[in-house]
Amino acid sequence: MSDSSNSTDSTDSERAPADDVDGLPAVTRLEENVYEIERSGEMRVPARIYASEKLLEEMRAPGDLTLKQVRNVATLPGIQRFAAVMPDGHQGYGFPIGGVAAVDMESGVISPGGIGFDINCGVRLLRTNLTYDDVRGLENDLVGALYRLIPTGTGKGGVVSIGLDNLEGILESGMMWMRDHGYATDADLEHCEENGRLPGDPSKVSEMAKQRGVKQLGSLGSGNHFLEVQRVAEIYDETPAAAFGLELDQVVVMIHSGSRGLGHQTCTDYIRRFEKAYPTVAASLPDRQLIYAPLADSLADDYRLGMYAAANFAWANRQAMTDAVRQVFAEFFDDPTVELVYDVCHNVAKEEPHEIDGRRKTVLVHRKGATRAFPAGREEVPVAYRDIGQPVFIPGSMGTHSYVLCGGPESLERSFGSTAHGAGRLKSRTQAKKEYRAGDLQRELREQQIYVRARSGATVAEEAPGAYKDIDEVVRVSDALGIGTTVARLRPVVNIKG
DNA sequence: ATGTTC
Repeated sequence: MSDSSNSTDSTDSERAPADDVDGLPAVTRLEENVYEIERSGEMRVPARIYASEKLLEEMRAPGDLTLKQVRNVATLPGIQRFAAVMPDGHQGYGFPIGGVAAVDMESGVISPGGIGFDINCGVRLLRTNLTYDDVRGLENDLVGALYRLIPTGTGKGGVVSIGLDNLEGILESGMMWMRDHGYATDADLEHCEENGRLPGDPSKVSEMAKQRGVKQLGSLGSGNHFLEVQRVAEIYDETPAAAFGLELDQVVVMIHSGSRGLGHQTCTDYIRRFEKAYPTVAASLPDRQLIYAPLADSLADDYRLGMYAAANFAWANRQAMTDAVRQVFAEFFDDPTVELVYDVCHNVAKEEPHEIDGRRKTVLVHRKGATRAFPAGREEVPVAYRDIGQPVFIPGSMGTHSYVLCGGPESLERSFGSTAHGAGRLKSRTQAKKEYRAGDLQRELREQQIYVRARSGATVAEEAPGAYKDIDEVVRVSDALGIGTTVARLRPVVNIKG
């Protein structure tokens, strides 16, 4: 086991963390929308919560583990500045979803719980040359065509058939492979975080994971994953909107999906390997789900390379569905253009330079259910948007609107260049299934001219808007903090999901 | 999130 602390002394580590009267970590308000859990006990740094009073109260609901989890994250070796929770934060596996943790490259660790089971789950937005009037009246046919072509739900099937040999190429080079095989354009690669490729190693992905993935290239998945035709309903900031190629009433397509069974299996494989390799760490952690590998160990390299290979698969997966959307739109419309605005990851860990204690240093930033939101000037932002800031997409719950944001000027200082990733779940899937019925929800949405097609009624109930936090509130807090500023609001037209 | 209860 590694003892690579950066700032904890033995006196502190023997002291139990301070809890308030409700058994929850005590939270101090630093300024509007910014709260802190002070360092105590085994915490190496404080925890920082970005939330309004209302969102904070939701994180403090009875039985909710969000605040305890972020406090646990603050105990990780090598963690820098603070462990952070974005405004949509809620409890997850080990780390909260909406969690951000940056660690030192030498003394730090990599934790699968800080990245998530769905490696490189993310959101992309496609802009078209169509307006809402062009699709009106065609909604039912359009939703049917998309639903027929793109496999949804769990299990096998993908729009692009590949063999295991081609899968190796995809794991190695992601969107590059897709371009070289006719499924992506150069412009697609240019408008994608990391150009749609991280340096992954296919040999670090298990045969089991590959067998699951080879059948699933170009498949949506289940849960909150969706493909939605939307229209631009409101523009809040003309300059970034114009830079992103967005205007009022324009038709756009949002795809929220990830690495499917392949990523899930990869995460599972490495959690098991870490638990086996580091039994002392596992036993001593405040929560076993925080299991990690020290970055100095080769097992950490293995996971990182496998995780990046799975990330490449996720990009290829979203690209395969993009190709399918282009096929469908070509059938429905005359000479449609379907261009990638951007593609963001919200479940990944990446090496990035950040300013820490007045000096620039490279850290490994874990983002789980958190979107990178780099401001203008960062070289990682595509040239087309570099003077503006990177596009950020925050989907609302099913049937509610989604937002386009722009990486904000305060994001580097406040959140290692991050913001929220969605509305954030409020009620458990089980609870939602008890409270809502698919037929009722689809009828209500239809009354608002929103066409939802789903494989499973249970999924529709789980994704009921009432099961989620208020997306408007999440985005308002992000904007007020200057971590991700509001650019446009998108309203659903047709939606397919698992 | 997930061949959804390793």
